[in-house]
Amino acid sequence: MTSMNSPELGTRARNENVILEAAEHVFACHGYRGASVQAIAEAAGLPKSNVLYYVGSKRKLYVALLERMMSRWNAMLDDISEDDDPGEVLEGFIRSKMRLTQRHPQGSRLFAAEVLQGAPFLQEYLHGELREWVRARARVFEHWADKGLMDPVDPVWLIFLIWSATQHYADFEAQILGITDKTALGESEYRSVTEFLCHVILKGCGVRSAARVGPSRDRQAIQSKETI
Amino acid sequence: MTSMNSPELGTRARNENVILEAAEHVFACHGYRGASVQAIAEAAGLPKSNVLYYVGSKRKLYVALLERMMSRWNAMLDDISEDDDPGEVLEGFIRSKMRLTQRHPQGSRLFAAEVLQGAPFLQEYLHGELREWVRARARVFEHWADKGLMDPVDPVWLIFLIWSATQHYADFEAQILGITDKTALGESEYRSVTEFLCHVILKGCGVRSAARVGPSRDRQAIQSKETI
DNA sequence: GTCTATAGTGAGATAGAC
DNA sequence: GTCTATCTCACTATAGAC
Repeated sequence: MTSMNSPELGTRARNENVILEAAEHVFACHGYRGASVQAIAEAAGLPKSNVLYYVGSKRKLYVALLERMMSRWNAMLDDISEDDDPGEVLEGFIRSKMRLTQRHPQGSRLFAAEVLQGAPFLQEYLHGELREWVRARARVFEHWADKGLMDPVDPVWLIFLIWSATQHYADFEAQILGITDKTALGESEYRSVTEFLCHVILKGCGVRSAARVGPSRDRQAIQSKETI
Repeated sequence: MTSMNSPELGTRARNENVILEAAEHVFACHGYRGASVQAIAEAAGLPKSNVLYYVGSKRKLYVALLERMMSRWNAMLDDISEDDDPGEVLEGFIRSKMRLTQRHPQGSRLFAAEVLQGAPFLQEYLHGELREWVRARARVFEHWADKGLMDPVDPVWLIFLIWSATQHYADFEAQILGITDKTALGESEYRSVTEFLCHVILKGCGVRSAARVGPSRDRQAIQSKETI
């Protein structure tokens, strides 16, 4: 039992945090196999063996990071109903996904690397929870199309479009920086891209943009999920 | 000198082909560091040391694969002028990129893994050739917007949207298969996705679809509800 | 020209010192 | 509870046998 852990964390808690951040970076860059405990330790500024002391094993560390990322992801996925406004829902969808990418680019890349190698640690999640979530959304989109509120596009492809277009700014950051000749993606780029995606995707699906009279209300509501 | 090399390739040519295919798979899955020559050799069905005999080193093998992929990529990038039809150009752009993804998913994933680790082998290409190509296209898109042929969207974001939306079906194949409960993406899925993307992106940018028999044909193609 | 045996390095993990 | 010294194994690469 640590008697004092706030605001000063104990050695363990402090080191574990440092290790998690360092490991997220290294795993994101090089994937599970390509990441070495040595490299993680160097990024964390700790002796290699201390890393293994704190986290147990490379595998446990990786799983912990994946779980942390999936909980961020899940926190983003609110439920919707067919009574909701398509424009508001799609915009909120794009905005929250983009915010996830912006706030956790390392975690997003970690996820990408995991999927790239065939998602061996996420099979259950993809085939279960996430699949059902997508199906539920897809049904709502189809209802909207039946009611003439949007074009009859394939709802699953639409979800993948939003995921890919936003995810891209984490996974392909190196390419984007090279082409745009920047050294980092800042708030202004993320704002600009988000507006662009909202415009193209909503219009492209034949959805009226969410009422611009009170966008501030939506914005606030969306942004209140500060924990993400 | 090999006296007979057609139609039967010599041992070297045959083995090199096998190695390239195997290596593309392994590098795509695990990235440069995560890939081991051992794993490549097993995938190729050859003794580990033979692989090194044929290709020289792990690094040379990786570079050769990247170059092969970049030449495929470059072969896809035709020039355009402001006199061209925006709908035709954008559709051709989407279709050819999607075809690249479909024909070379391993290569696409290899490229993704390279960019994910910060594109250390592609810095020159990204900052040079590719950057100029994007700038040239962007200027044409802006001319079209000035002439009222499309919405005044950011042309660079538009290019990234097309790249990301198509690339996704290689890089995140494992996620897509998990969610849609399929074991592989076939011709019909790729056709369906391509029609969807053409519809949404062109319409979303305010571009008239390239001349077709009729709009009914597009709708039919778009709406294949058998996705999930 | 093709392949095997082996060297040399760096990996993940742990027993035990502080 | 925290960290160091060390073990074992898998990796890339090569020298030399066929």
